[in-house]
Amino acid sequence: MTDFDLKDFTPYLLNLAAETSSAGFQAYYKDRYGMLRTEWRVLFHLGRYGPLTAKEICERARIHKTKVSRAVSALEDKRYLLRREQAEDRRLETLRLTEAGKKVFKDLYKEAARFDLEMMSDFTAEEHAILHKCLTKIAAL
Amino acid sequence: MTDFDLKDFTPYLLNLAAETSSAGFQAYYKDRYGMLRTEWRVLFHLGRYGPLTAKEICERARIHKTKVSRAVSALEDKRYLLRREQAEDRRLETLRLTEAGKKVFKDLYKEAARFDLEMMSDFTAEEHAILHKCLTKIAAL
DNA sequence: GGGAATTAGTTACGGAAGCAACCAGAAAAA
DNA sequence: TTTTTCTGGTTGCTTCCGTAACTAATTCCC
Repeated sequence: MTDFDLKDFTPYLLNLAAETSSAGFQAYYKDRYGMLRTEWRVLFHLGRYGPLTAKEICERARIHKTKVSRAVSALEDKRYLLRREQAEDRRLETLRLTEAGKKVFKDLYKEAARFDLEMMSDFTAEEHAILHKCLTKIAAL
Repeated sequence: MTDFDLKDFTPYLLNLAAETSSAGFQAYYKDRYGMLRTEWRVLFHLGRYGPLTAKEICERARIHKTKVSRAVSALEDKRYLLRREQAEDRRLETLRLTEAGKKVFKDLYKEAARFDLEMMSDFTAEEHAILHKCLTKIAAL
């Protein structure tokens, strides 16, 4: 019963790979814009899919509402987004990026694409496809 | 420039997959033994590779020394391991599992193997091999 | 219409992580 | 020897995350 090693344990490997792969990009948005991971994700969703409510971001991004709430406040403090209360339901706030926010999004978006390309350059197209397929299935997307 | 989506961003996917895949097993050792992730990893290393110093665990497991230090204390409180100061260098402590610790290790070890098997049953052998190869490379092991 | 139950979002609190400062012991240098 | 540097390990501080409780607005249902 000693044939199974930690490096054969998929969740462990996934965590290690996730940490390693995130580190580089994380440093980029942290150093450059003082942003946290959740902030980057929220910014991405708004930049990529247009104005959304916090609720919608929660669902799409699968982030807990308290984290989103804090990220939204932080992005607001940085003047990267604006809130606008909806007239028909005053519990809802539409969130939209400011010009400054859009600029940051564009930079990070480009960098993310570049980063991903660079990272995947070690693999063949087939490996890349299988990797993504497996990850998507595991993440149950 | 809108062809790149969050779900195409490998670090994002990796994080999602890592979180999802860890959740099930994490619940197991948390509910059953009140352990944290770092504690489980330290326990695993000691159970799988025999007595080690904290330093060695840091290197092998790639965990920061403060985390290891706290995990070791926690495992000691639970009576899962013992420290023994080395005579030739009194800064070093050899850590070894108690009988209770070994029992917990065996249970978790078996459960991890089972969990992994179950999780991978969705994939073909080839996919499994490629997935692990890619993850190992990304994690730069 | 007027409660009761829901829902969007915030806040408060306790635990966990990272960083830096720290302590003791050992090795290196003077 | 003694003083400086380095190393293994711990602790303090601050930030971050998750759970649960809360507020305000809306809908359900009588």
